[in-house]
Amino acid sequence: MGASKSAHFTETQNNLANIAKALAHPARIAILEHLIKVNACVCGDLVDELPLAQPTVSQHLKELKLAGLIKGEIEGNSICYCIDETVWLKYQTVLQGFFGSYQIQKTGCCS
Amino acid sequence: MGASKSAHFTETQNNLANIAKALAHPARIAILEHLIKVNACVCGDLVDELPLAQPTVSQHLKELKLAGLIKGEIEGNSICYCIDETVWLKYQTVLQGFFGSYQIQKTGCCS
DNA sequence: AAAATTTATCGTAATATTGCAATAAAAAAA
DNA sequence: TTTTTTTATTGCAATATTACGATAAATTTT
Repeated sequence: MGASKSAHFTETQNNLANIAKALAHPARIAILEHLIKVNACVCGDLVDELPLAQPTVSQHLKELKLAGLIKGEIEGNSICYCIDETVWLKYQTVLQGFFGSYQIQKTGCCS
Repeated sequence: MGASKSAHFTETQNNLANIAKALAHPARIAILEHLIKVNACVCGDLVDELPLAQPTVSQHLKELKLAGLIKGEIEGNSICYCIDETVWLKYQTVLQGFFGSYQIQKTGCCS
């Protein structure tokens, strides 16, 4: 077979994995970084900014949109993208919770 | 073609994407959660804990090891795994830095 | 030493992701 | 209206990931 037995895992586990998956490509990190940098949300600029063809950028935008991290708004004949604050903060909290759940142990078996 | 033009992105971008990739599967999240829960690092228990065959678990462990998130230590004829504190804290910091770099704007274009 | 236990690796099949050319869709500009 | 501009979608090829049976490797137990 192959690929994802997501049904066998908890919702929390799938949730975290999906957040990670949205960030698991340098192009998507680059897109988010650029959106953060230019504050006012740009769009076609991303194609110039990235070493990828327009359809590829569009596809990455689609995935980020699907994950909820960004939102787009029609503005003339172009589309303005920006970070979705609410989701961003939510994911930040989820990841902080996960990483914070590990307390350093003095008595681990791996010395 | 298809798949990863990682050479065209910055080291920081690839770094972040790789951290995310290591977390981008519910099984690996489950493994990490279990390692956190049982503190003293278990190993064959993971196969019982997860809805996956032994080779599949072994493969996920390999990826987590490759990412640096966990380390294994031979103990008798079994292997004891646990979180690598140093890397864990480093990744936590990297992710915090990324999520923290976004400052909520009152003047975004997407209202 | 032989059998049992435990984990890793190999080989292979199924599926998912990535990338882009071609093209469609929608709005602005001419 | 026709052309241009901008983004999305389709179709397809290349690659990566996931999963597991079979098997190897290493150690412990008998």
